[in-house]
Amino acid sequence: MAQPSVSSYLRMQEVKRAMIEDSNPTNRVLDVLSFLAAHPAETFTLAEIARQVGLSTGSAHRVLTTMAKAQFLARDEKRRTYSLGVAMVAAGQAAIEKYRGVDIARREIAKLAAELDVQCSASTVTAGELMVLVKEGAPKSHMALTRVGERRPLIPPVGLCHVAWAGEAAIEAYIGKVDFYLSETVRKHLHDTFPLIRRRGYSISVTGPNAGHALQAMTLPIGRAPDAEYWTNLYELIGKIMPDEVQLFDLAGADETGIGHITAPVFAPDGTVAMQLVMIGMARKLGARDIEHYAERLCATAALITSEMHGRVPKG
Amino acid sequence: MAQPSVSSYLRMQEVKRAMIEDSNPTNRVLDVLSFLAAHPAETFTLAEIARQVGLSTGSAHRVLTTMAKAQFLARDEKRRTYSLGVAMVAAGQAAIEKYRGVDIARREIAKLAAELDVQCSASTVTAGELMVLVKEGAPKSHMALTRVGERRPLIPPVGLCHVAWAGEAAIEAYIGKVDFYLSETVRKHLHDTFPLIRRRGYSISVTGPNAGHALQAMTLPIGRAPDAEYWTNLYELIGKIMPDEVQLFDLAGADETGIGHITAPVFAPDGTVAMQLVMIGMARKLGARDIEHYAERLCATAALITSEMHGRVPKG
DNA sequence: AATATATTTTCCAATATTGGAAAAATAAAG
DNA sequence: CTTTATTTTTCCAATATTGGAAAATATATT
Repeated sequence: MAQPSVSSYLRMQEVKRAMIEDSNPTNRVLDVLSFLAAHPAETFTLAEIARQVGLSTGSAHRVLTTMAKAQFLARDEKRRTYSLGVAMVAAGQAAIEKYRGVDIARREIAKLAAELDVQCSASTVTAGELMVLVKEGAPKSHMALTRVGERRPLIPPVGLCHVAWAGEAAIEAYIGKVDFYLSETVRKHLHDTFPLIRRRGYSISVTGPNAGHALQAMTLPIGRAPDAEYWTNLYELIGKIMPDEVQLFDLAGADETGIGHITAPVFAPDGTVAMQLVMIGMARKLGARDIEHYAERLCATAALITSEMHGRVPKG
Repeated sequence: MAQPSVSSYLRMQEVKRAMIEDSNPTNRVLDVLSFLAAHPAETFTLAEIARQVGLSTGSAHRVLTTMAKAQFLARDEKRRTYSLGVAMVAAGQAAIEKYRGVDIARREIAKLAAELDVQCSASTVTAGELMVLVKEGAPKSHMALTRVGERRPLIPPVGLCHVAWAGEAAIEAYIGKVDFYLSETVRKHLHDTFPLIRRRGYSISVTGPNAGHALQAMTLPIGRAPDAEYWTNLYELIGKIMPDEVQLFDLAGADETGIGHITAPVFAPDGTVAMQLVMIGMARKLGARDIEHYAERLCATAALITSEMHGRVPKG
């Protein structure tokens, strides 16, 4: 401690070491793309994007003009607003070549959403994270909890269908992430959830403020890893979730609360869950028969996509 | 010249002014995305991408790991390669919401490409540039001149269908860009081309080395504006193009050379050309009837897409 | 029309990023 | 198993980028 210069040198090294794996300018670009992808219907001014993404107006100016010049963003000269550009369409189309199932899913859930007047989305799991790939259907009220491109950690109560067919070890690991924060009742409920999902072929939950809050707190930031506060806050909210918000066992018991979402699995050729279809925005006050009807339609769509992807439902 | 410090200051200012509108770190990210989008079927190592995009390995390392961490790139840990990731799929799907015609076009040209065993692509014009949005169909031989996401300036002989219905002023401006470099014969041929395209409803050309070379020299770089050499070289190559490489007037005269491409317009609701469909890779040694058959099929697909987009063919 | 409000663009010192080289880690060949 | 050839990762001085404030421009309001 007698040599401040050495101390400060070490501190700098430490800081550098912490950032060495991340390129901030790169994350800025990805942040902008992610933000605009999450709000595809809207257009934004430079100042709005700068605020939302956490850039200074100066930096945002250069980043956005550069992206617009390359056609990755479209600029409306009259309104001075930005939105996703044609180069993103091109790059996205190219990416789809690698993820063939996605456009099949998009086509089918668009049909379903239009037909039943609900909102449908599809998500996948990569690197232990759940990402929303597609969303179709007019948004009702304030149910826009999921945005395209958003990522969430794969922990209860999200991604149940991704886990349900992944084997006992994966299920235990999944529960284990929040085990400590759950009441005995919910823990038991969660354990019983997976056999039920496999038997039914879909997952279902009721609406509730607790699950809603947890979902909102779950969105992962692009560049930086979530900090300790993120996890503390999240675990606390997850601890408050009610059993029915995780999984609705008795379909007749939803009269009052209303259905939060129904999700169904799309299987890949290797029998793993490739995508999870999510349906939200159903009418309230549904009877058990009505609910089953929605679920059956979602499962039928999931089965169709599975089939078109040459997917295979695992035995068991 | 007596004050070097002032001189160097001014020079710096000048340099800064020239770059003030462009963010290099941003362009790096877009370059990587564009490169990978242009080769959607392949995967690349860090070193390969660094070479192709012109980055130092050090920078490439940070950029690529950052992009991979955000799921914009997918990393194959075993082979240590990168390709487009799921976040790009998500962002692309979001972008499509703004450009509804594109996925309709994709679906239809995929059908057409499979059915006729040819390669089809769709391009659009933004900010005076032509961009390839979609490409479908197995590549034959070395006809992979167009890559998804690639941009070309809208000058003869590319984008004829985009211009043919844009009015006399646009046509004159279009021809004017290369007017000086054309022989009298080709200039006349080019002027006669547009009424013919409108009458036929499509554009058609024969294969030829001159047009091929010009096309290859045309690809625009992402970040930097093309330099003087780019234009000099390009104009020289365009000057060498033969009339039939621009437009084939007599369909019976293609026996020997073979058809280069056929293109047809997709119209937007406002009657402008929204996209240009391009068909390449047809069998060689075709008679006039065979050629017409291909053209009719392409035009039928273009008409279908126009219809699904609620587009309208302009009167005239 | 004039004022107020908001947004875009420019500028420069402070600072984070880059390129290049060298080290570590792999993969391939002997 | 050892050596050779690549590729990936780390490091630091050189340098290009950033944030913040202020100027210019546009939009809304009185």
